[in-house]
Amino acid sequence: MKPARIPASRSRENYLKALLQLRTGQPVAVSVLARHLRVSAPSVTNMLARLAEERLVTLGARGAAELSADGERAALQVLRRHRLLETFLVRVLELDWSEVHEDAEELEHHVSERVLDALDRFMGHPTDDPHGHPIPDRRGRLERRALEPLASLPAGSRAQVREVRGGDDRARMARWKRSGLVPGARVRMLEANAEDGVYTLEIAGRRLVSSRDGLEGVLIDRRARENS
Amino acid sequence: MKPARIPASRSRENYLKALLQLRTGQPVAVSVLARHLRVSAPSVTNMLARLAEERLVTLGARGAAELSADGERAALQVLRRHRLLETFLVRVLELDWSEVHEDAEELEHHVSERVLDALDRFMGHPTDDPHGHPIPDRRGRLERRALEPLASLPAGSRAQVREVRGGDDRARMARWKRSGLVPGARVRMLEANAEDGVYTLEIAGRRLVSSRDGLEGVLIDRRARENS
DNA sequence: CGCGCGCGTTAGTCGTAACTAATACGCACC
DNA sequence: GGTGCGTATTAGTTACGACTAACGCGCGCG
Repeated sequence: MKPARIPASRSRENYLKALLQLRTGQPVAVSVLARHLRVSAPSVTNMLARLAEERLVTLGARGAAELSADGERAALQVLRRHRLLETFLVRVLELDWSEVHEDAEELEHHVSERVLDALDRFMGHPTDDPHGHPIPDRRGRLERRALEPLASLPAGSRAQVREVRGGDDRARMARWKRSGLVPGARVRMLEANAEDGVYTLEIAGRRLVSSRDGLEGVLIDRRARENS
Repeated sequence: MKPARIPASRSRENYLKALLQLRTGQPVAVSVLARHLRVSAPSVTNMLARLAEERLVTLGARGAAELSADGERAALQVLRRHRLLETFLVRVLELDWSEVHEDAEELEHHVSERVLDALDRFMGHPTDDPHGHPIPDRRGRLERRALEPLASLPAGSRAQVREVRGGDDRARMARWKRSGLVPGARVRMLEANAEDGVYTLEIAGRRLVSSRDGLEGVLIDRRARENS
C-alpha cells in the first residue's frame, strides 16, 4: 500500500513557496533555504530529497534546488492563496496592512479551492495584494512587471511606489506605513547618496531620510501613471 | 526545557469539540468518541490520557471522559470559531448552506483571534449560524434553548424549525434543504405515526413524508414566533 | 602541502498522533 | 461460578518533520 499521492502538507508548501521567492535563476542553496525557513540544514536536505522524489524540485550541485514545472505550478498556487488572503484580510476585514502576513501565512495552507474562489469572486477578482504584489490567476499565471528599487531613483526624480516587499517583517512594514511608503504613494528623491547609502525622500509632502537598507524592497514605477 | 504550554493542536481541538457535542451528562465512552472521530479506540485512550494530564478532561470509570471547566472553555472557543466560520462562508461568501461544514472544520483550527474578531465584527456579531445553532460569545457563553425534536410535534400542530443538527452529513443537509427543512421554516405536522415512525409534514405548501430517522436532528420551536 | 572553514550530508532522536495485534477486564448469561 | 463478548488498555510500529552531533568534502591560505 504505497500512497504515491502528493501530500501537499503545510511544510511542503512552505518549501515550495520559499523556492519561488528565493529564485534568482540559480538553484537555491541549502543554507539559504534553511535561513529563510528558519530550520536546520539537515531538515532542508531531507525535505528537498522528498520533494525531488516527487518531482517537484530538481537538485543541482551541492544540494542546491530549483523548482520543476510541477513544483512551480504548486508554488504559484500557494502564492495565490497567500496574496488573495492578505487582500481579503485588509480590504474586507480591514485588518492592518502591516500585520496581516502571519495570518495569511497560516491560512494559506488550509483554504480549500472552493473557499478561495468564493473569496476571489467576493472581492471582484483583485489583481494586486495590499503590498502591491500581483496575484497569480487561477491557472497560476503571474503578471511580470519591470520595477526598479526606490534607491535607484536619481535625485530630483519622481515616481510611484508599486510594490513593497518583505511582508514578513512587521516592524519594517509598520515603519513604512508610518512614513507613507505604501503602494500607490508618490515619492520624490531629494538627495541620493549612493556612497554612504543615505537617501532623502519626499512622500506626501513629508520628508524621509533613510539608509539604503531601510528602503530595500520598495519598488517603484518611474512612469508615474495617472490611474490610481 | 519542558514546555508545559497548551499545544492546542488540531487533533486536541477535535477531541474537545467532540466531547462537547457528545455530552449527555454522563461521561463519554471511549468507543463513542472513537466512532465519532473515526479513529481507533487505542488512539482515543491515548489522547484522553494526555488531555487528562493537561486537566482539560477528567476520566471516569472505564476510560470515559468528561470536559473539565478548562476543557469546556477551550471547546466552546472551538465551537465559536466553527460556527462563526460557517456563518461567514454562507452569509458573506454565499457558499452552500449544506456544503460548508468541512471547510469550517478545517479552518476552525487555524484562524487567529484577531481574524475571528474581525469576521465577527464584519458580520455584525451574528448570534446564530446557518444551521440555526447559537454562536458562543467571545467569553464562551452559549445561549441555552428549549427546543423539541420535530418528530415530537403532534399531528395538526404548527411550529417553526429552529436548528438543524448533524451538519457533517452533507447528503442529509442537502435533502433537508431540498424539502425546505431549513432554520426559520414553518411546518405543520399532518400525520405523526410514532409506532412505525412515519411522519407527514407540510412545509411551505409542500408535503413531505419522512421516517423518524430522516427527521432526527431537526429541532423546532412550537411558540411560532413572528420575528424571522 | 596540509589545515581549517564553510557547507552539506549521514545517523540517530524526539514529539505528535495515528495504526494493529495482543492482552486484560467486567458483566450478563447459562 | 465459569464462559464469552464487548470494551478498554498495553505494546509496538509507522509517518512526518523537526532537531543535534558527528562526519566528509572542497577550497583558499599560509
